Amino acid sequence: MNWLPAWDCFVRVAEGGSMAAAARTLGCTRAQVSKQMAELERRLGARLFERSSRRLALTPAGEVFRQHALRALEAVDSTELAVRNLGDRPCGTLRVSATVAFGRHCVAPLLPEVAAAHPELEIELILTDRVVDLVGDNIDLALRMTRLPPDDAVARRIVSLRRVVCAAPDYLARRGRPCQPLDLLQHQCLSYVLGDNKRWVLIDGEGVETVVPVRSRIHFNNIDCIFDAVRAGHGIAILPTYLCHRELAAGALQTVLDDYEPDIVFGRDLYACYTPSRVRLPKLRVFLDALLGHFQPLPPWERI
Amino acid sequence: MNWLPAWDCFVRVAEGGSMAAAARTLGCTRAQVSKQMAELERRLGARLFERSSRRLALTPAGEVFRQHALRALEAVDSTELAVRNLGDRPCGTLRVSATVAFGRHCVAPLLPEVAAAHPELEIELILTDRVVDLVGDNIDLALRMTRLPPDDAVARRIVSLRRVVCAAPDYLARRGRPCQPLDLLQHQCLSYVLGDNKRWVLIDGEGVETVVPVRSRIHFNNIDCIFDAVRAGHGIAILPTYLCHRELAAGALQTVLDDYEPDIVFGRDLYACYTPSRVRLPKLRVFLDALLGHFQPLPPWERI
DNA sequence: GAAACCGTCAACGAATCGTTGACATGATGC
DNA sequence: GCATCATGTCAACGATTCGTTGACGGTTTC
Repeated sequence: MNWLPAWDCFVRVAEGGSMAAAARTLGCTRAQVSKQMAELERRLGARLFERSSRRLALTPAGEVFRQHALRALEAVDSTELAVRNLGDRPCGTLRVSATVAFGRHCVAPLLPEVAAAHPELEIELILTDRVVDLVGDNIDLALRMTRLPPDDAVARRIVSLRRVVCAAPDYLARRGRPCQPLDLLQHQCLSYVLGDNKRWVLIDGEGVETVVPVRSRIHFNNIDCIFDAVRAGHGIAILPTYLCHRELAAGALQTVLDDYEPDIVFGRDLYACYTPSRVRLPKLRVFLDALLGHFQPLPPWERI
Repeated sequence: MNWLPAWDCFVRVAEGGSMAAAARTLGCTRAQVSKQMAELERRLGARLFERSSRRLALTPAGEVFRQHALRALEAVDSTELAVRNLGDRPCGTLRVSATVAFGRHCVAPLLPEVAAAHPELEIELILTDRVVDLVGDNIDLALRMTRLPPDDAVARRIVSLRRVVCAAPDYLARRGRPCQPLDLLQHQCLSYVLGDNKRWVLIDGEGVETVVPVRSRIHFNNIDCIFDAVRAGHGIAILPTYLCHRELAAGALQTVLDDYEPDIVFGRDLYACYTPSRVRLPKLRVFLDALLGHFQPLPPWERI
């Protein structure tokens, strides 16, 4: 049997308290998890789980195994990492996380060329708007918007994202064009449901903040949906330019309140974050190079 | 690919400085070792060996990997051991070492019944007259003759082996029967080639030692060969009773110098030695029980 | 110079692995 | 209270992998 996957699987079963949950996170079937655990118990000669009703509990032997297995798996990981750092060819699996919208529109298109340039490299792109845990989620590189870079990770600024307040011409013709922040009170202001975004913060050219408690009758937790709704003329939204630059150029969307800059709680700088242990990983280096080459000095959509 | 075997294989390759040597100790083909190492290098993205002329050398990355891998493998081993200690069923592989003659005649016959009693147990019997290294050779239980038990291992006395000076009646009729130690100088004294055994030490009933510088024109490093030679009437030898008790009872061999007891450099007590970490291993317990049940209070060949 | 040994590669047969589908059981929800 | 869902386990089938075999080029040794 395969030791490492089985041990890793056991750790996940122990954490989740369920074989089915472990199977889901591992992306395999329950049958496989069950068989691996049975095989593990057979080879160790000890019951690892107390199969009571619906919920598995670790036996004392199972708990001992879990602690030892964690140490062993950590040793294996550190070995891989150390040697991969010394290698010169990017290989293995690179796990990148990014926010849903930015990842889909700006990161995903980069993957094919990076993968094509390095035949032994596999890339996983994890899209989520949660703040991922680099070690817990086993992320090699997290693309994250934040005001202050985390202190337990290396953070390198990749790009500044500009945001604009915009709407469809059709909408503006029907509802009027807001000329100052407080005019937004009369509009459908489509906003993201997560975070503190029932208030829009607009900053004028002299740095004066205006906080507008905007309202809307529809909400999304997905910027693409907001984008679609804005294009369809259902309201005004704050959109990043990477998303709407084509529509702005083509006139399908128009910016409003151009003298103001929207201020987002997590800032406008996007950072690449990774643990210090991975600084020299070739696979990380090549991906970082691809990112920097693509977004610096200016991202494609900001170039004239 | 299978991590643990590949890593273990790599460590052996690094130790032996040769893939073929590792293949021999692992009992597999060179092709397999070669493929595993190639796969390892591919997955780690680093060259591990410097393929120069005939002899492999570790690259810096290979050396780093070796050290980390050793730690990881040790963690894996300790995990297995800890959990197996907590289990209740004897399972896995039990590696027993013994001296060639005693192992063949007294230990090997016990294996079938122990294996039959515990279906999930596999037993390996390593016969060698070298003093094995419990951890280096990965021996669970070593049956070893020694005067002073090792201090880094648990040693349990299994049996005392009696030895006798004996020869074939035919030989004694031709060459005469020695009546005192110094008579041995006129005889062919077949002795083991290893160790300090060109001198026989005989102790009389009052504890007085007589050292006899014996001679022989043929030598063996295998007691069975000595035994055969003695039976064929080629000389006198010191033989353990477990080997010759049938012939003594049947008259095919006769003891001489019955008033003296041969003194062997490594003593007459046979110990079962194992590392303290394995004290509670079920598979070790059942084997130890089988040994004790078979050899105590008296071994079969000493019972009337 | 020949023989032996080494690491590597390609091809074939076999054993293992993973998926699928089904079942019994025990929670969960209306 | 009953239907539904989820969980752990098992058997069977298909695919992928694994290990062996045999051969080759290169290097060391006798």
